[in-house]
Parts: sequence; C-alpha cells; structure tokens
Amino acid sequence: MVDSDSRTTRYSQVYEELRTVLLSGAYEPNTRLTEADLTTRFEVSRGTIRSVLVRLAQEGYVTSEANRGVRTRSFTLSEAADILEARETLEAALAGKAAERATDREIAELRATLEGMEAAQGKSDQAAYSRGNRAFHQQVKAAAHQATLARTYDTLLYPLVMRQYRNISAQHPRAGSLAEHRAILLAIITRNPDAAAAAMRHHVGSARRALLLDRGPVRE
Amino acid sequence: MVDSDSRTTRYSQVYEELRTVLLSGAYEPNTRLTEADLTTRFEVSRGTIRSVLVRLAQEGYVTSEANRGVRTRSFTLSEAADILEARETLEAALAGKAAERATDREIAELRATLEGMEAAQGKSDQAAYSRGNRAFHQQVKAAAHQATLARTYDTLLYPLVMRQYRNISAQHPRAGSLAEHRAILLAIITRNPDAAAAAMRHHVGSARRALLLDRGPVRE
DNA sequence: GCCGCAAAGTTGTTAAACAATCTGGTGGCC
DNA sequence: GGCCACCAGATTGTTTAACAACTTTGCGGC
Repeated sequence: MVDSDSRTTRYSQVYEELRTVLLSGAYEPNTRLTEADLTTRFEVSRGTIRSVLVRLAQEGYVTSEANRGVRTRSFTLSEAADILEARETLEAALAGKAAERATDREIAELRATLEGMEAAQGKSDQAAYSRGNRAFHQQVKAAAHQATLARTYDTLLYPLVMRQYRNISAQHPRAGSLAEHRAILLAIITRNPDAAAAAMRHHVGSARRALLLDRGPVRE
Repeated sequence: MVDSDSRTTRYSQVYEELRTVLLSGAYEPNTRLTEADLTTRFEVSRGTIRSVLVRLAQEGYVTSEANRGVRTRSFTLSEAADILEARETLEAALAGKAAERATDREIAELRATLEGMEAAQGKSDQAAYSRGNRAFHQQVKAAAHQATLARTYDTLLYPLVMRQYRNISAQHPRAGSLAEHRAILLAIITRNPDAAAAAMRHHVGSARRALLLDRGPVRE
C-alpha cells in the first residue's frame, strides 16, 4: 500500500499490488477482471494495466482469453492434485540439495526455526507454528543453492490452490508434523540427500493426500 | 499452450514470431532490443510490442531493466550449470512418473522412436538421430502425465543455454547415448520408477558434466 | 585525458479513438 | 412457453500522438 520506492515504475507497482490482492484471496476463483475496473482502481491507463495482466496471466495468477478478458484463476481438483504432486517432487529435490550444500550457518538457522516450532507447539500457538513452518520451508529452499528449482517452486501457485481448497489441513498442524520436520533436518545435518528428499516428500505429500481424501468443495 | 482458435490476435502472433527468432539464435546474447526497431520489424504499435516484451521477460527469454530497455538473455557459466542441474532433476522425475503412468500406446511410441534412433545411428545420420533424441524426451515428458512438471521443463530455457555454450556435445551423439536411451525405456517398460529416474538423471547429466569440464567460451 | 553538461535517443505513461468481438436483452415465431 | 435472430451496449484489440522521465552520447573546456 505504501508508495515505497519512487525509483520504480508505475507498472511494477501495480503488478505487485494486484498480485498481492490476488494472493490475498479477495476475489473468488474465476472472477472476471475488466480493464475499466482496474484502470479506475489503480489509476493507471489501459496500456499499463494490459501489460500487468499479460504478466499475471503468464505466471498463472489469472487466465486470459482473446476478446474475453481476464479471470482470476480457478483450479479443478485434478489441476490442484497435479500442482501438489509437482510440489512434492520439487521440494524433495530441494531438500536433497540442501543436505549436500547447506552451510553451517543455514543449518543453525534451520535448527533455530525448528526449536521455535517446538516452543509454539508447546504453547499451542498455531499462528507461531504456522509462521515457523513457512520459514522452515523457505530456509530449506535457500539452503539448496539451486536457483532454478527455487524459482520454479515459487511459481507453483501453491498458495492459490490452498486458498481455493482451504479444507486442506495446514491450518491446525497435523499430529506428526513436528516429527517430520525433525526428520528432514536430521537428514540435512547428517548430509544424507536421499533421506532428506524422502523425508520431505513424505512430509509434503500429506497435503496432497488430505486433498484427495476429502475431495474438496464441490466446484465445477 | 495450443491456440486452438485459428482466429488469433496480433499480439500473440508477434509473441510467437519473436520467441522463435530468439530461440533461433539470430541475436547474440545480451543484444539490446529497442522498441522502435521491433515496431518497424513487426509492424505493430509500441503498446503491442511492450506487452510482448513483458511476457518474454517474464519467461526469461530477455531481461528487462527499468528505463534501460530489454536485452536478449545471457547466461553466466554458473547460471547455465544451475539450469542444467534443474533439468536433471525435472527430467528424472518425469521419467519416474512415466514408468508409473505410461500407457501401452505411449510405450509403443517410445519403442518406435528408439528403433528409429538405432537405424539413424547405423546409417550415421546425425540429423535423424538428433530428431529422434528430441522426440524421445518429448514422449517421456508426455508419458509422465504430470502437467506442472512438464510445463516447468518447457520453461527451462535449456535451448538458449545450449545455444550460448554450443560446444556442449549433443551435436554428434556421444558414444553410449543410445544405450542410455535403451536403459531408460527398459525401466519404463518394466514399470520401475526409481530405475527410470536414475537412468534419465545419468543420461541428462552428461550434458552438464560436459559443460563443466570444458568450461565453455570465456564470457563475463 | 578527464569532467561536466547539453543534445539526442529511448523508455514510461497517458489519452483518445475506432474496429472487432462478445454479451445481454427484445421481440417475433412456432 | 421456449427458441431463435438480431440489435445495442459493453469490452477487448490496437493504433496514433504526445509528453515526461531517464539514459546514453558527444562535445568543449580544463
């Protein structure tokens, strides 16, 4: 919201803002976004908005059809499962690389994050646990030192999928979640890439299994 | 990905054309592309070109800096190695999924492609071998039935990397290339995901090892 | 040869306009 | 009543012209 850097272009400001709005879940899936609405909302010209929309469409935040405008993204159940499966593969690979390449400092940070999660669980502080969980996965990603897979991971639209199928666990941590994180970190500390990948695959796979079990909301 | 509609927009035509040009290697890496040149070359207005460039920048075909325009992409050696490593992970994962999910028809197609490659090698027909090689990898990708990883694989910019560091083998097939393909297909046929992934990882890894061995051209 | 500065070049952005296409509603017809 | 053709309004695709903001280039002075 803040008019932060005057050094940047209006285009990239609007891109950031609109992307944030889309990630926030302010729009239902498949909501039509008209250029006229966006130009008045962000007070930019159509040309600028169109460039922003091209980029968001390319990234998959919205879908675009010729002459029919742009809609917020909606995922079928099988698309959601496909994305979650890809996330499994990618994050397992990142964990494996992290076991090979994490620096001592990165391992120390992971350890600290895990301790924070244990404390949060002890106090039943869900919000803190969830923050720690996100930090843990981000830190594993960073420790992998694999820019291409990291970027790929970031473009998975996983947050949008979660938002649409929000009955997936991950709000209240599953029993066992903490132990799974411990197993991942242990494998990284002991420099065992295969074990780290397997542990991460098992951990992340729980989200997909949860989705497939209870089918999600009824949606075209 | 397919524009099923024969009625398409000028924007997407220019996008396809310019992308093809970039992939063809017509420009040296890091060549500046000015909007004025592109508008005259493709005979569209600046607005249209700008949208095309936003998309190409998002996909990584070009890099874009505020107020400084757009340049064709250039890869440092470490970026190239990073991309090749990611390709190893992704294609190994796809081969593993293919071993689980390939239909009989897809396996038959793979078999036919491999036979074509054997024939090409017998006749020392490099072009035919190379075509077969590309087809083989495309078919494995399709047989994996994993849309997200397949799309990710397609966005790797691997062709651009190869073009910049063109001393990597892959022109004249390495000795052993054919045997590696046979091993991959065998693992898929026998429904052995781990073996398929390992075989593919070994096969694809040869390109990266070749790059790292002879360092590529001297380039900042 | 180096520095600063004006000139030229290029990008960022807007506004207005029109064609092409899509959407919604109206009325006729069976 | 339900279905269809057709029209009007809304929306997107695209262009032109313009100007501000920024970057690069070349020149003259020191």
